[in-house]
Amino acid sequence: MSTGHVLLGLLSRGPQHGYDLKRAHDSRLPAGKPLAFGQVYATLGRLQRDGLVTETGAGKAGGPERTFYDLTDAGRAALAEWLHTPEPPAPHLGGTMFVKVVVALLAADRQTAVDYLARQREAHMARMRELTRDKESAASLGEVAAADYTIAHLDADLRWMQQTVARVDALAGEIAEDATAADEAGGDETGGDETGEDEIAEDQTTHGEITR
Amino acid sequence: MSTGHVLLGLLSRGPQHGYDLKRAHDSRLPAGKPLAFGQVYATLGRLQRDGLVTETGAGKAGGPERTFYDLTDAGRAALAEWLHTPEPPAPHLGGTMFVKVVVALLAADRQTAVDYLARQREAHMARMRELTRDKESAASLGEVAAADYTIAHLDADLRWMQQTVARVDALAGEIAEDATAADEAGGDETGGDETGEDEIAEDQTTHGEITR
DNA sequence: CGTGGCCTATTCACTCAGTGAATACTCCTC
DNA sequence: GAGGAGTATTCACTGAGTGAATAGGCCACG
Repeated sequence: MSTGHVLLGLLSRGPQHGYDLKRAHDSRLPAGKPLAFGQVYATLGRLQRDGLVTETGAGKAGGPERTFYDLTDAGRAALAEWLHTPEPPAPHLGGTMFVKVVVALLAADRQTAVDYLARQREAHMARMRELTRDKESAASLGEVAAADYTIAHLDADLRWMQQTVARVDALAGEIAEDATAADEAGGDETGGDETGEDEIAEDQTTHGEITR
Repeated sequence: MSTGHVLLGLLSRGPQHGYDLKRAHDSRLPAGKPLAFGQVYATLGRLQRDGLVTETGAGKAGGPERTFYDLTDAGRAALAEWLHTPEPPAPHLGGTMFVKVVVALLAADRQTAVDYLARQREAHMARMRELTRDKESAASLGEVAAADYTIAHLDADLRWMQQTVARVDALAGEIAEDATAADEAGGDETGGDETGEDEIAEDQTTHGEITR
């Protein structure tokens, strides 16, 4: 629960209430993924339930009632633990691009895959130009560092795409093999014999390519 | 709903039931994020509700009852659309690393941030070696391409970490400024005056560093 | 021949994450 | 004194994901 840990971090500077936490989050991590108010309160609720945070009084100061939360010792320990522990580096495939290429080859044809990669490349380049501009006009080093992070990954994507365009034919071949292998195995499916296949076959029509 | 699109893609080769879809998924996208059986049926349910998929008969073939699903025209259109459209490239900050560095500087000190980056670097390097080995013993080009994708991103992370270690001092300064600015603004909080601050202050103790 | 274990196939109950709208109070302005 | 802007929280709902439960048929082994 990464959001929870961020809230713990923000609370480490002293008691806060939900609304302020949300604003602190936005001001300190403007590049982070947007955090809705609702999410803040839900997360605080869970943190409290888990004993990482306690209510530490309420009150109104020129506005509606508000509830302050503060770290417990367990909360401080959890935060320290989180800061101490490296994130598991990409245990499983992160992005959608690889999946999309495979599905394109599976459901359509290599042209679809190549076209997709071209369009994705354009989108990446555009975003990259945008980020580079942002970086130039950045007010803080934080913004620059955030932009650099994203740029590094866009660049990684671009390299991979270039590599992959060159491999599309080979990949397509591989996937076709798998498919025919599976098709030949056909009725073998279950291990049981073909008998008992009753109400199927209503709609064995459209098998073919999707190209749009 | 990326999982949904993958299922549409797998169904484009002909009617399938949930169990087989799960297996097809595992065999074609072994590097992808794990997909539980439950998730398959839940997603199929949503696809059916949205008219992208229909039940196309059921039957038992040496085993329990099973339900086949097939694409509808709307489903084929949705799949083609998905394959046609590039993914929005990283609209907001992806990874946790940046967040963790900022929180480390906020809640603890620069040493904590630097230590974290060192440990994270080790974890990344280890994973990278692992992936390189995997690549050498890879049976298919698909596996190689998947590994290359991940490696490219680990490499991007490593570059960014190196850059960031060098910037930690400056970042720490920036964050400290923000903090003192916020602290000075202090009671200003709401715009209302200080009156009405009632039941607070039960626990203004531990403010300081967390270092563990 | 019967029973215990494994594979097939689906469902269920539950938690977390995320979204958007609703509510309610106060202050400031016109 | 009415309306709008800002503050603060709650609610209802959808989706993603997990783990266990259920249930039938197959095969191996005693």
